[in-house]
Amino acid sequence: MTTPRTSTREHILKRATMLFQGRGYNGFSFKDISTPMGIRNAAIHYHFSTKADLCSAVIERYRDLLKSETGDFMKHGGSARFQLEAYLAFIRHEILDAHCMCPLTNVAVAMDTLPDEIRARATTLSRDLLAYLTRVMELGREQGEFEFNCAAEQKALSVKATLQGAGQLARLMGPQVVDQVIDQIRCDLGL
Amino acid sequence: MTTPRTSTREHILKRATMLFQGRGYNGFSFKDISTPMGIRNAAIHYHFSTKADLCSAVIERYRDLLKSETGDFMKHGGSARFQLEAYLAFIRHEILDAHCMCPLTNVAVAMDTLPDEIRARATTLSRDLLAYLTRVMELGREQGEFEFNCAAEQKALSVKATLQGAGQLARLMGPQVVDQVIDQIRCDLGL
DNA sequence: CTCCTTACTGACTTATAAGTAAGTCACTTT
DNA sequence: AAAGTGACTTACTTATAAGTCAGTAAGGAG
Repeated sequence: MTTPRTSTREHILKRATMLFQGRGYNGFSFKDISTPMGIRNAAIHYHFSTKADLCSAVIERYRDLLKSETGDFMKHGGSARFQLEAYLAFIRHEILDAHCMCPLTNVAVAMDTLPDEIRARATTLSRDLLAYLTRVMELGREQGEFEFNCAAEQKALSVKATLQGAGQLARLMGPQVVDQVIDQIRCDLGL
Repeated sequence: MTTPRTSTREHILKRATMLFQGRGYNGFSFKDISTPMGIRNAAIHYHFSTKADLCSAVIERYRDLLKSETGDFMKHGGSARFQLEAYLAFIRHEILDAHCMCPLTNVAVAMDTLPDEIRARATTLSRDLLAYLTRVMELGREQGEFEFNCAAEQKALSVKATLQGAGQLARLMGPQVVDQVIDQIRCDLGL
């Protein structure tokens, strides 16, 4: 059975991403990946030595995805508004189409039960994400697009927190809350 | 061993609350409750027939706590600002002192893996909570205390989402983010 | 004094978890 | 042709999960 080299690995990673972001680290098992794929648990261990390893890869993947998403807009020289909208669209897609939470949410919730490696990766990701959003906020204010009278970092923090919360409320109260919350973020930025 | 009638039950509930809100439904087991209490797992089953039952009681308890907290302020005829501050203080305490997330967060994250009963209770709680916050927002605007130009329900949703997110970010980035985010909520209400 | 209820314990079952060790087999590489 | 190598499978181990059930000690009610 020689399917194109990395396809099984990628497939595992894809399913793990859905499960980790959809149910949390403690909410899925190897069986949830292997059975629907028609492979054995041991095949997963061949590609990823431990569950921590697998989930680390998931977080790293999310990071890459996000980087390519936001980095592209930076390169195009888009305005802060444009960059914000790219991020909002990304989050919106994750919640509404992929029915996924940001991996940071899942890590935060189960923090105490997780291997160090995962905690570390999530912490780094959160810092990077916040730094990125802070730059967007600063830029937006300088460009006269956004309006707010506090530190850019604080605004970024608040925007991020709100989006994290939107993912939760969407699950509990229905998908329509996402656009309401996103709209309010724009509104609170004077848009 | 006849300790005052309900003390064991209450003790179990207290520990279950810490664990459920601290680690999520799939992040703790009966052993985490029984061992530190010096009792057996079966003793928990005596008081709560299933884990779903136990966690339902936890959510119900949170609801009561919140009701007494917010209801009291209503009775005292406090201003909307006063009521908002009571809620903010409650959330702040949960995050910083109890190191707990709102149970809604934990339910939302593991939604697909949870028994129906728990999902139902969480959904109800989220609707009630939002209805309460919406009233506070309406009242605040009428009283001229709060400033925002969208539907009160949308503003309430956004505030709730932001607070849910604050709990997560506090775990990842440290406790200082909580006050920053709360401050931003006030700021966005024109306070 | 006996019976009933409360509040458990001890011993168990069944299911599932992550992880491992050894073997298999198609496909290079030499 | 022989010796790897990559990508698995089969069969297993060890740990832990929730939940069950029969038994029991202690206290009140009649």
